[in-house]
Amino acid sequence: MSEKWEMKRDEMGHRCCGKHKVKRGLWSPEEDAKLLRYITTHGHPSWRLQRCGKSCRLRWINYLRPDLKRGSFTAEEEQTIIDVHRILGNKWAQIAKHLPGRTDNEVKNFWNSCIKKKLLSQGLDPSTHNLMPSHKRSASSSSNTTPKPSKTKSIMTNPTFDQSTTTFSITNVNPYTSNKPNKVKSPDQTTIPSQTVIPIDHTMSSLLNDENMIPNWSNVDGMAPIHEEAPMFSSEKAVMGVEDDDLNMDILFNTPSSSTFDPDFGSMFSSAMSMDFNPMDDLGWTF
DNA sequence: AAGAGATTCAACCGCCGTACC
DNA sequence: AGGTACGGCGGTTGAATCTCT
Repeated sequence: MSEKWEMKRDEMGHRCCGKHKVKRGLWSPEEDAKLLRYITTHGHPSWRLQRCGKSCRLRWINYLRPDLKRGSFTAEEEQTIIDVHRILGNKWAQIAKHLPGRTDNEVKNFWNSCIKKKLLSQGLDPSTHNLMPSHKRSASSSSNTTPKPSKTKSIMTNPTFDQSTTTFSITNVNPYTSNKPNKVKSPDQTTIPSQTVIPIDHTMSSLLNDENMIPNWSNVDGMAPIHEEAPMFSSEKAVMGVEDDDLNMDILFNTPSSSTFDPDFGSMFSSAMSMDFNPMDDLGWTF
């Protein structure tokens, strides 16, 4: 980083939110609820708690989006990650597009914490997927790097939507005392998630019919009028042109039908790997 | 039981590309 | 054309938690 940049940063604070006094660090359930409510109502974040737009976006994409799958990665997902990574390298966002409900951050973390070590233990170079020279293999295999199964991930479950009470339950929303998932030990010591139940308006579905569940992020950083304390009611929805007929919770909370995920992606790549070709050309991917 | 070390993963950092003025 | 703001992405950090001794 340049000295000039360091000076500029010191002068302005965080680059993306230097103009505003922004809160940083862990998100509280209250902040999550406010963000959700604001997005639900307005379709974009405006943050009274002085969170920068970038932080709001990240929180939404990585944690609050209702289409997130959560839970442990399956063997199929793991294989898909390995196969796509072999082609694309550390293109986490592109890899994540082949795993519905998974975020790039999640994929990246899973790679770094589990897959990478697994490949190393098998004597494979994680960056090239090729067999490593024997001296490196012995070094890595002797270090007992076999990954342990994730314990915390397995407790996460899909968000659920109770249409009767119009509440959106985000399982595993973390308490602000921790950046870890809420984890509560049951009497038998199995880890169970706690929940933050956030009231949510049906308007969300109209906001999220985009295949990636990404709301409009314009007008961030708290520059818009602040309305987060005002839940939207039916009459207001009507003003916005949002009718109950627009609501389709199947679309909202199930795997996006528009996903380009190919369930047989792994096997396709496994066989394709032995060929010398430009996979991007031959497969005609649309990233 | 307690301390040390390892692991996990949410959040932040830094940079780049693009849109807009 | 140049400046600014923002979205997006990969890399990194660090606190919470787990496992081992």
